[in-house]
Amino acid sequence: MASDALPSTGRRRRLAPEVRRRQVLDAAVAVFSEEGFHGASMAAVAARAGVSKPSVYAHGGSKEELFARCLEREGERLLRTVTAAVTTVDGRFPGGAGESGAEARLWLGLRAFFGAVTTRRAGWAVLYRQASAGAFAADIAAMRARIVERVASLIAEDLSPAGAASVPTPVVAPLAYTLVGAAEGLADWWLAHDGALPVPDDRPAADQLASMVCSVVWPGIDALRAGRSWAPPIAPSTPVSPDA
Amino acid sequence: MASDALPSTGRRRRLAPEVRRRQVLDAAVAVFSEEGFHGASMAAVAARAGVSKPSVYAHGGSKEELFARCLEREGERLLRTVTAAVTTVDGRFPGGAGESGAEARLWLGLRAFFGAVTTRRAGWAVLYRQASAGAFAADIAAMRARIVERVASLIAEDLSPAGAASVPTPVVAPLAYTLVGAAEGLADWWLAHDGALPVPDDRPAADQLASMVCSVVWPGIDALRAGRSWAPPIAPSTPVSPDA
Amino acid sequence: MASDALPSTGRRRRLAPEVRRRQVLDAAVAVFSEEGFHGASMAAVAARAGVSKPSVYAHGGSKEELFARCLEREGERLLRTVTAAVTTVDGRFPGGAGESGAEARLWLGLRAFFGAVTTRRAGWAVLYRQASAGAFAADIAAMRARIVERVASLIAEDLSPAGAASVPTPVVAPLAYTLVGAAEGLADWWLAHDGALPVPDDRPAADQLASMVCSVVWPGIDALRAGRSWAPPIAPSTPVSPDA
Amino acid sequence: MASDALPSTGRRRRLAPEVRRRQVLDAAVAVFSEEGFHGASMAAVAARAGVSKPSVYAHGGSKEELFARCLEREGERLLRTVTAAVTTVDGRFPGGAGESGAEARLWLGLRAFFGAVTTRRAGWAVLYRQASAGAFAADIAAMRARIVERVASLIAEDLSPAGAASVPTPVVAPLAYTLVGAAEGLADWWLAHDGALPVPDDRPAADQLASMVCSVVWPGIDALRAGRSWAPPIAPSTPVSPDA
DNA sequence: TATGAATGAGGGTTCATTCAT
DNA sequence: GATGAATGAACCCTCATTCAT
Repeated sequence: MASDALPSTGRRRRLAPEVRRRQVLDAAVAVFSEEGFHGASMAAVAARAGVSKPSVYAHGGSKEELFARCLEREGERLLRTVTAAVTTVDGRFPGGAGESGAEARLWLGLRAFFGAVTTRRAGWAVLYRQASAGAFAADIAAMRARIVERVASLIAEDLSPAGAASVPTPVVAPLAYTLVGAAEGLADWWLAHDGALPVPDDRPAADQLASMVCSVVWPGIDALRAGRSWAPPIAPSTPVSPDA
Repeated sequence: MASDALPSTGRRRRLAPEVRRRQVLDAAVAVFSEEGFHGASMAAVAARAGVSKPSVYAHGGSKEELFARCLEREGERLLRTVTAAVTTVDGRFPGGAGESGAEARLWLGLRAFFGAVTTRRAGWAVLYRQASAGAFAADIAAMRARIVERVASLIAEDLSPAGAASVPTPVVAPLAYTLVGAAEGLADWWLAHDGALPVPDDRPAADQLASMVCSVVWPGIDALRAGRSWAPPIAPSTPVSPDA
Repeated sequence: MASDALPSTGRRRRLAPEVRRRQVLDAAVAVFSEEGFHGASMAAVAARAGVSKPSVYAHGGSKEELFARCLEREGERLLRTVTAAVTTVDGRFPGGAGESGAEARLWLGLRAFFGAVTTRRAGWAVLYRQASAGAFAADIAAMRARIVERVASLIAEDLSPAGAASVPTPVVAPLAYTLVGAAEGLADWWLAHDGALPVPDDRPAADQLASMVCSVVWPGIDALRAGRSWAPPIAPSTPVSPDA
Repeated sequence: MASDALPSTGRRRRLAPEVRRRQVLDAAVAVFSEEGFHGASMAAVAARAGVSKPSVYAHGGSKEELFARCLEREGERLLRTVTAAVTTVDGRFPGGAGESGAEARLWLGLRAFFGAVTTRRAGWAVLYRQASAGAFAADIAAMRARIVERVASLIAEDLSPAGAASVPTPVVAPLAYTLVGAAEGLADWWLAHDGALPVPDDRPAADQLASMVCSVVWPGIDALRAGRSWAPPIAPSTPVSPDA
């Protein structure tokens, strides 16, 4: 038919499959992040991508596959971003052995995290602000685990020579979760306030947010690394009661 | 198989309205927390409550009303719990004027928070692990804001006599979000690991988790109160880049 | 228990069964006439009657039975009204044999019909403005048939001595339908215009409406009785075509 | 039973949108006319149209929209039919100035009305035999008003030169309702009797029915046009009483 | 007896998914 | 390959009806 020669067809231009695939995935990330998995409709994804519904299926698979691909891509992207930030050009972490390497890595990692969140809000939301929707609880947990694991390596110093001060091993994992939660909480605040900053200055938002988290958590982490423990200032007179 | 003969399993048992209402609400919290607002079906709520679908409507109203009631009840419950824990019998915060009151309140509040979360996981999830489902974004944000506000008052020391050290006002809100996020992150870890503790000891789980968060955040908060600021250990050589 | 002696119960007063039954039936007529059979709900009937739903069932039977009773009662009432109006006290129609009896009967009957419609709007609506709802088509048709039959006897003069002028027998039935339709059409207009009258005068509305129908139809009926036929003034050049 | 093998019964046959739309609308008119708005179910419409429920929504919109479309289409169709019948090829009403134009128009219009009703029973029923279902009372009234208005122009002679005899203006509207009601009543009778005619002859049914209505109403209308009024033959001895 | 409470059945509507063009 | 059209399955919600008090 040599349809390429027909200028009057007016149909949608044939695009390379990868381009279409990326269009669909981008639209899916946007829609899923706004409406949630159950709240999003394939029709909305198609409309956002500017293609027909069958095209969404052709390029993205079923709704569940599509969501899984969104998780995968955005998670990998975030992971790559943070990893790259804390890795110097020679493939090693910054901060020589034993010295303030953990602090530098924390700072660089948080900076990258907030950089990603502030510029790719949807990608972050699709990962973390979903109801741990039934079938995806495992996928989401796995992706979170990978990120947390990376964070753990930022603070555990287990890549440095033995003898350096370090957080006790069994505490690393919960500490990493705490840390990631703190960063998420601040990101939530930032997004909910549409990008206002507490103390306006001329640094990028990501820098200021990262500084804030470091302010809160670094002294504590440093103390833990030094073996200094924290004890309750007062003894509770009553046991914990769940309800009031 | 003889259970059919039990008189207590008879259908159409007539219960006091408050009892049924609580059954329905409990079931709704459970289902919403597991599936999210859009993912949950009224049929699932009915099945979980052991009643028919029309009963769910009779006692819980429409799906949106039911969800709003869940938010309301669980939010108020959590708030009451934390507030009660932080308030002494004479109605005042612990820790005399200007002294380590903030530390004590932080400790007591976190203890109560973890106590509530560890015993009422669903209630917490329904509040925080929802896709901010369209029309409920405002409700959820409002409830979160109330909780954060309460947390802010734990650290802001604005109830103590003038002259006491205090966190700068504009930082209080984002700091509270960071703090709540940290606690949520650790709760996530704890729930995901089915209640294992990093360093088993004989204290209740809530005590140990609260201690851990305090270890991480109290030194930083204390430094902020004292006006000591944190500065990046290294200057970033490259601007923040969103993608890798 | 001698509950009659308890003044504090505050329950609804026990009423005689017939009174309750009439309450329910009145409410049902009102609701059915406003909403139609399918549109009406038993709850609405109960609320209108000021009783509980089970009471409606106790006194009115199922929804279909209740509707049938409404049809029955209102139809009989309308029939009695019209019949009584055209029957003199000695049980005979007015107007001596052969003379203008038909005209008088028509006038009196229409007067009574409009009297009923204008004072008992609901009762008329429940009979005539229902979708001939599936199962009730037969019932409604039967009641209409009874009324039309009565109207037919008003004009057919078949109660008068032989020899009197009369409408040809096979035409009586369709003529009666035409007549009833005309009266219904005018009643519709009157109800839709909330009781406005074309030419306000001091007669009751029913009198004026009845006069109007008589103006339109009596000359024609009288001509039919006299054997004068009507012929089309022009021959149609084209056969009847259903659609344009 | 061999019909399963017919290729034309294949499911999912794809049809032109207009064809499907007409199928759905035809089915809707049929079902609505039989069951009324509230009594009809979208499933019944779908089954009648031989399509699935979603197809009904795709081509007919919501139930209310679908009903409104039925009203619109059938009303317009009836209106066009009657209008076309009464309008000569040169765009003017038949019957020269001042002469018996009204009579001719009445005859032609009624002929067309009965032609339409006798060939499209459902279309007529959906317009007139509905409980004025809540939200549609206005739509139905509007459509009826348009038809009545057209009928009024048939008799009001207001298109003829001044000086011609004419019915007094305020009486035109109620007179038109009366007339439409009379025609409806006769159509009801004809439909209820499955097309039997009172005096079988070789004219089409529509002609005979129209003749009958003209026989009944034309003399009266003509008298009204001539200013001759009708007076009750007897004075009522008792006021109108609503109930017997 | 009269009623609040409970439910089976069904209706309107939308959605993920798939043919047929 | 891309799409309009079609549908089975489900979901939210209401209603007629009936127990149990």
